[in-house]
Amino acid sequence: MKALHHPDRSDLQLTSVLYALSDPIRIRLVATLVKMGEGSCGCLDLPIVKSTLSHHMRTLRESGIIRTRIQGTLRLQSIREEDLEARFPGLLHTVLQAYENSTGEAAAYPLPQE
Amino acid sequence: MKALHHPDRSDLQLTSVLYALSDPIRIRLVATLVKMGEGSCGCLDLPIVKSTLSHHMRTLRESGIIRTRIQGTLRLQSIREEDLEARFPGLLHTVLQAYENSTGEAAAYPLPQE
DNA sequence: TCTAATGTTCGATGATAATCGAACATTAGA
DNA sequence: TCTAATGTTCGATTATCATCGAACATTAGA
Repeated sequence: MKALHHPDRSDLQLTSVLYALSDPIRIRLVATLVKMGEGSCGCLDLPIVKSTLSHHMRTLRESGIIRTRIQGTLRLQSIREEDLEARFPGLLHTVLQAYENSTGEAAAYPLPQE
Repeated sequence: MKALHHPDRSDLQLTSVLYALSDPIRIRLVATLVKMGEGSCGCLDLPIVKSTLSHHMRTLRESGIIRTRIQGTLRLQSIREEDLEARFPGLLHTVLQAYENSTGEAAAYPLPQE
């Protein structure tokens, strides 16, 4: 399969990164990959078909958030933490902390009446 | 003029905030307003017509990033820093720091050959 | 009461993006 | 060599959004 395009560290754009993270499915993917370290599309259980997942992975890849490594029939995705940290210090982990807080709160405090 | 809608602090959504900040015009507006403290649309010189600016202000307002205070014929915009900090600690300033870095770099290191 | 200033809202348009199913490409393994 | 597994790419559809000009609303001030 063809090599997939990854932007250089110096080409990362803040607005593109923020946009990529502004989708609920994509930010969830990013949070999962940070925890897993590296993972294939298949090990992320999501309620979407594979072509849609591939589309989201492409958005993340082209914004510079993830890299894709090909191994056999698998594509192993990982977060470009060093590149992101170098260009946008603290951004990734601040965003993920906020993400964990919101999902955590939602799980910890269900609505009393429903 | 009608009262404009502002979401409650507890209703702020991370993905909506990231989306609002992912537009070049909007993030510039936010950076400017943080520095100014408070300002009307008119004092932000932008290459867009007023209806488009109003649209962007609405996006920022409905995501919870800015509040709009009406004073005479002016609408004074300001950043909801306390609310953002409470819900997404460190997010706003991390993003703005990254924004300042990128714009600063672009200005400081023009392409040598062009 | 007029008029000017400041924004908002509306309607239209063009661009971008999310989603899906189908077809295709690559690799591992039987 | 066949087949299965894993994703990517393509085409179509639908939805959302950025942009503009025009019309409207509100307020201050002449």
